[in-house]
Amino acid sequence: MTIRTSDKIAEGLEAAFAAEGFAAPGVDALRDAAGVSLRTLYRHYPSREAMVVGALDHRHRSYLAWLQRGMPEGPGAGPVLHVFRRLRPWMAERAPNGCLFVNALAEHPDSNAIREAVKRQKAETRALFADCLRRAWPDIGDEDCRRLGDALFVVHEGQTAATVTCGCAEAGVAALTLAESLLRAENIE
Amino acid sequence: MTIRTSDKIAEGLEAAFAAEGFAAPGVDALRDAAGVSLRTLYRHYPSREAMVVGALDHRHRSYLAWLQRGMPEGPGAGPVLHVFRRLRPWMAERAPNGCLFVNALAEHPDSNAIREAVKRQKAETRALFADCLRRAWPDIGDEDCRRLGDALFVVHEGQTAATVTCGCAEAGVAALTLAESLLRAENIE
DNA sequence: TGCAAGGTAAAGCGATCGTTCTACATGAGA
DNA sequence: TCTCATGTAGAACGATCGCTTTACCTTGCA
Repeated sequence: MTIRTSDKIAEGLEAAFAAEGFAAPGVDALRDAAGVSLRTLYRHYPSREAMVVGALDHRHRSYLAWLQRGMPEGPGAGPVLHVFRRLRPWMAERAPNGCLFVNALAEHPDSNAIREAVKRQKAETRALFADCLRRAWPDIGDEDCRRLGDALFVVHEGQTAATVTCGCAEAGVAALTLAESLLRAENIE
Repeated sequence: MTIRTSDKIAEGLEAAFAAEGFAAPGVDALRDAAGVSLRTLYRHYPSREAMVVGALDHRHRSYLAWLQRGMPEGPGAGPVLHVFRRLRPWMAERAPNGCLFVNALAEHPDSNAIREAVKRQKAETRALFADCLRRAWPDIGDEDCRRLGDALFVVHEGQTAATVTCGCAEAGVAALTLAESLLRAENIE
């Protein structure tokens, strides 16, 4: 049952880091959150840094699954807008202190393992927008896809960050406004 | 010379937190960055938390001054776009690890003093966009001003966050694209 | 039956943390 | 000339940190 134990631990670690940040919880608190002994915790994640990476990887899978739920099938602006609509309750329920990846990098700017985990997640988020755009606009050029994808990614990061400092509702509405005006300018409805 | 000493210390603290994050530098490292003795440091900032708040307040003044440099006088989209153009070199030169305020809050989610300092700065940044909009579009309504100001604030936060994970150039171009398409949709040129 | 794998609880390691304190230097005003 | 505010350098405090280790318990299978 090694795999399931490791997943259960990662789930607890993710919850602890999301709730308390990366600085506050000591390894003892992480052990409590994971619901295992210290020895077992260190068997699966041999350092605190590894615990952070494990939590981030679990978080990434969890977020992608969250976004996929209810994702529209067809072409059009639907899939892109769906992402921003799903992001709002995600922030409210799962990320009261902001993006876990941004926060992890802020706390560990010198850790390569953590930097790589963050870059991996952000690259996949950008790829997700590229996929949505290609579905929305099947004959989109590479250049347009990159340009619009980058812009949508910036909106995504902005909604995430602004939620913490100015509230879920305002940030969510603003992000949707931006995405819609951007797509409308490209004649995607 | 109390005031100038305190400012000089804050400048050093800001630089240290920006370069190393909020977790890594111990008080000894902060003392070195401030260029004073431990006793003097604690006289002006009686706790590490106070040092963080002092650094954030100094950062805020520094950022506003940075944005004002070269700010266009007249009406139109100029002032708004100027902010995003100035943000790009600011990130490159002064914030290699992301927004100092977001990072501070990430590291100290339970500190009221730090949370207040962050909210203060974010509220003034939103107010700055409202000012720019009123200059761009003198007869703008309160509702439009709030809506567009929120959207611009989201772009601002997004450019800041995306710079760290996908690079200054891409984030800067994307933010300008967003701001322009938003303003163009409102017939502000 | 026996033993290896993987679990629990908890004591203890050295290092480092934020903070305070001692001892002394300097420069301006009474 | 004396004093006080403000500066310096650095030792030392107790607490807490990440991590290791010891000792013991449970389970599944040869």
